[in-house]
Amino acid sequence: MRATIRDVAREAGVHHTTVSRALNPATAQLVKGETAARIRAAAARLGYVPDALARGLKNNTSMTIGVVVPDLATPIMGQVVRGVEDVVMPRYVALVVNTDDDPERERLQLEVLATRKVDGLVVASARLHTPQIEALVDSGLPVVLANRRARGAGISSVTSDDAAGVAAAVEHLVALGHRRIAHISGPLDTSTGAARAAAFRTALTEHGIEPDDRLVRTAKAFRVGEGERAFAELVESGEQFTAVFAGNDLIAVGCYDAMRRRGISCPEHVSIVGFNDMPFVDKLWPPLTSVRVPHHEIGRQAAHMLLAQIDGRAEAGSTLLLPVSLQVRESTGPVERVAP
Amino acid sequence: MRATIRDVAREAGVHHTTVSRALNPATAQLVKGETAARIRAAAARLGYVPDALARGLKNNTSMTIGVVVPDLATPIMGQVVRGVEDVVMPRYVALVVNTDDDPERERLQLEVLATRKVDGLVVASARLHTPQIEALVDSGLPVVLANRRARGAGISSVTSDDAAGVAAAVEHLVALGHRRIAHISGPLDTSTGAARAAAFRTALTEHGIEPDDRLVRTAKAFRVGEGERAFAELVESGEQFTAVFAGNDLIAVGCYDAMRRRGISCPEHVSIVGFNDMPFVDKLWPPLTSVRVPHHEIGRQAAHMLLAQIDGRAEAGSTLLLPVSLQVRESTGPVERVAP
DNA sequence: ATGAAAGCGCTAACAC
DNA sequence: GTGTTAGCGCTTTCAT
Repeated sequence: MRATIRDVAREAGVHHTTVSRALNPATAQLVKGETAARIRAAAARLGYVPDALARGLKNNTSMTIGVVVPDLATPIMGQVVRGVEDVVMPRYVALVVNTDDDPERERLQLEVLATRKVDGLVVASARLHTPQIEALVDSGLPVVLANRRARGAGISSVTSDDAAGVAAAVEHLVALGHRRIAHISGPLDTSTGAARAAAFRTALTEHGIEPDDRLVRTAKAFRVGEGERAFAELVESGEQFTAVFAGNDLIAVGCYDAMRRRGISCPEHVSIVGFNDMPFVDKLWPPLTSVRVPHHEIGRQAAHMLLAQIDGRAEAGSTLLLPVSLQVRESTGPVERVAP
Repeated sequence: MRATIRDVAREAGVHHTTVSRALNPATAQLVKGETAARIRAAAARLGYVPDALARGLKNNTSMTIGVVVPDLATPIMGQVVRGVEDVVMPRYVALVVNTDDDPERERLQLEVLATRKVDGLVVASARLHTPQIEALVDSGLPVVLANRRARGAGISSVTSDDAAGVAAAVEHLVALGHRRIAHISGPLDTSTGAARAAAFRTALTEHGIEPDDRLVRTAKAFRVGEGERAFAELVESGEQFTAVFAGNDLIAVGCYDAMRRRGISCPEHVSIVGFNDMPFVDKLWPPLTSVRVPHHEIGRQAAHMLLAQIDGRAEAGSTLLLPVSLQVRESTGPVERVAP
């Protein structure tokens, strides 16, 4: 059995509440230095480790936060979670749960977190409409969305500046002479999917290009397979296009697969731009032009925002957009001029 | 304030211990069906959620397990953790901590987990010699190593069958005519680094090739930069070689970088084999030949083993080796015959 | 400066 | 079948 505060008290010859005072930095000055030293020595001798659960029961806090992600196995999510942990540890530990972007699974996982009485939540799996999360926010639980936003006001979020990223991507393609630019968006019920699709239309318009819905496809998920499927659809529709702006890098990789299968070469026939700049896309062939999103920093900032809410230093409802940067590589090139 | 068991008791007109019995599946049959129904209804009406912390305090369990990884932001670690969570949830939640392969940080993080009274530990960051972990095992805490092993007996582990993977890789290279095969190993204080390096010597010998230490370099970490550095060292040593067996895929990617910089082409001049088959190495140029390791399954099996120990269904000390398979791609090719 | 008493929410052992 | 009692390890009054 591990030592408790009472064991330490016996060892040091004091009352157990004195031990509590001596070992808690916030109340340590109430205890005479000499006594405190004796207590610390006794604690060390017994290998005493405070029990966070018992403390939490008394203080009505678990000193844990929940982190809700679509899938931890995904390359970017590990970075977000790592960013969160870097900030909250060791004061809080993170309980990470996966939703697979499935609302029912999300409901179950949030229930698990409720049972654990988390003191706050970082949610990276939000859909635009999330009654569950909103209910938690209304109940007073500190919540910060990371990497995604929700429609309702009053929910804090930290995301990349998607609109700026899309504008830079489109700008780049237009400068290379592209006019027939297709878009394979992510799911439209995610903020990343919807925001990038909307920004895409806006960016085209600003360059005097009429948005053409026949050049837009929607991936049902941010997955390679969906990118491949959507690209194939575009080709089979018979529409002409010289570039694809993909909703994220996985979709872009799906485009690569579809192109390879059909003997379409990149960027000679079709230029591709991705989004996220996830690890190793610079090592693909061709190296992928992509909008870099600072995922680790998104996690860090979301955690800071959450701590501020927990400590009452900030209200809910702020929105933080982190800057992005276009990484130009070899998957984008000038439009090949067909001989007239 | 959220509802407690006493609120439910008042609402249902029973004693709070009866509520406890009715709501706990293990004791529910002690309660009359009708009463139980009334209690469940009251609980639902009040939105009662049991408090896992309070339950744990009483039962002397936290219903959490610790997962110790080198770095969650790394592509393969997310998969391992995901595998663990898929098995233990929702009974246990996972507390994930990062060590950055730094022993001091590991010590701190283990202390955090001790404070949280985790019921078991999955450790994916083990070094060969890990007194800390051994002490925990000796203290009776269920521990399973995932992806890495330790030297001492008595610690359970789930890893890939590294020796078999190395043998397959060397076999493949020898079949292509390679004799001067270099190896850039991972850190030798990790089991993965050491086991693969040892298996490499063995495999060469079995093919009648005398191991040559001048063709072996050690990366200080499983990182791209270290792979690049070690490859450069090999080239500058002036030793001739036609293939490199890399300690893992990150090191292999480092080789790619070094080769590109020097205008050495793969596989024409030098063939490269990686280890792990992490996501998207099949999309690199050239697509990387690599030994596939089932990381998600390693996490799952480690979790199963841990639960078995926790439940007293198994002793500590088992070793599970999961099968690997060589994925042959385009980074390996026949030795170019120099004109005689 | 330290001790005593009470209680956080829950469950297990024991009555009745 | 249900109520009573006690206590998990800790912190926070309050008293001395």
